[in-house]
Amino acid sequence: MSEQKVFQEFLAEKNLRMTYQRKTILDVFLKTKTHVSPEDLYNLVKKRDSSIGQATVYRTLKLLSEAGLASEVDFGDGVMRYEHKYGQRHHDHLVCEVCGKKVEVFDPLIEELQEKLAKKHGFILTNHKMYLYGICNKCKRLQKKTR
Amino acid sequence: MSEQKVFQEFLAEKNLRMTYQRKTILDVFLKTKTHVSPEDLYNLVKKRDSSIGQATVYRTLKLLSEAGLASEVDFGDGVMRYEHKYGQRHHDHLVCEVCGKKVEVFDPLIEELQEKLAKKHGFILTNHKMYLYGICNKCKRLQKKTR
DNA sequence: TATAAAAATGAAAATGAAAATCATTATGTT
DNA sequence: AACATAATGATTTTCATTTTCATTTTTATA
Ligand SMILES: [Mn+2]
Ligand SMILES: [Mn+2]
Ligand SMILES: [Zn+2]
Ligand SMILES: [Zn+2]
Repeated sequence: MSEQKVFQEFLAEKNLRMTYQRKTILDVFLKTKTHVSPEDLYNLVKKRDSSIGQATVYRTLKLLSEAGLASEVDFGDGVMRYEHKYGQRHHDHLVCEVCGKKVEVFDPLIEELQEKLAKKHGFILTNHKMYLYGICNKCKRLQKKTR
Repeated sequence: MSEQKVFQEFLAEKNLRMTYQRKTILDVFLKTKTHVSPEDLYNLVKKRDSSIGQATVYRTLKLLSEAGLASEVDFGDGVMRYEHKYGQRHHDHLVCEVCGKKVEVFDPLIEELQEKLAKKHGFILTNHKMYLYGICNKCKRLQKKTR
């Protein structure tokens, strides 16, 4: 099923309306590749239609998250970011603290152990956030040279 | 070594001064049990000495983090929190999305796999954040009753 | 199709945590 | 003491996000 269709059904379910603005924002969002902030997206949306307001972009990103089309990514720099979720496998993030490089990573065993760990404490796990911070290969090499 | 001593040495190392305010803020921080926000701590500090300003509390918490005495905890609710780090084993957090209950958890195997996962991508892991969100036992039972 | 009800929008203002500013005060060093 | 440096607290600023609210758009109903 297409993302537009998923959104449509999500909205119908909640008695919300598929408006021109929401359609446009989803469309522009789907064209992005990396992790976009609401402001990033707002700027892209403005290019297509400058009458769309940023409050609507914020509101729509919330809806896209609820609909399972976007997921929030919080690198801890004070700005929320969003990435595609629909049809994407879940993954976590590895971030270089020097150059900011982001790598999407996935380890099925870690995922399984997270589940078990939660269960062990009587919890049903619904979701999780995992961010690994380190120094990437390139920055490692540069540091050696400088030393 | 005592926390006060650790802080003292950290400050000396950085050519910073151990002031009455810093001493007081560390002291009050060490008396806390759970995850405190800067504002929480500011309110506690005010009780001891109402002349201490909140900017100093923010600044000192930053220093305590650098000194390895406190660690930042970000539950994603827009407020940073701090917890004791000195002499504490590293742990991650399991959070109930219904009642907000927080459990401190640790799985050595997960930690090891995080290390390996980073290495696999050419990174040297320096730290990580892991938050598990779910529904606790108590809230699970309450939900069943209501249904 | 007209009409009423409900939802959505955009501009602007409000919010709130955190950081920055800056005049004043405290501390350490010759 | 005299000077240099660091720290402080009141205040202002910043900036992402949320809220407000008058207006517009969409949908349901007559
Ligand atoms: Mn994951
Ligand atoms: Mn951890
Ligand atoms: Zn790097
Ligand atoms: Zn609970």
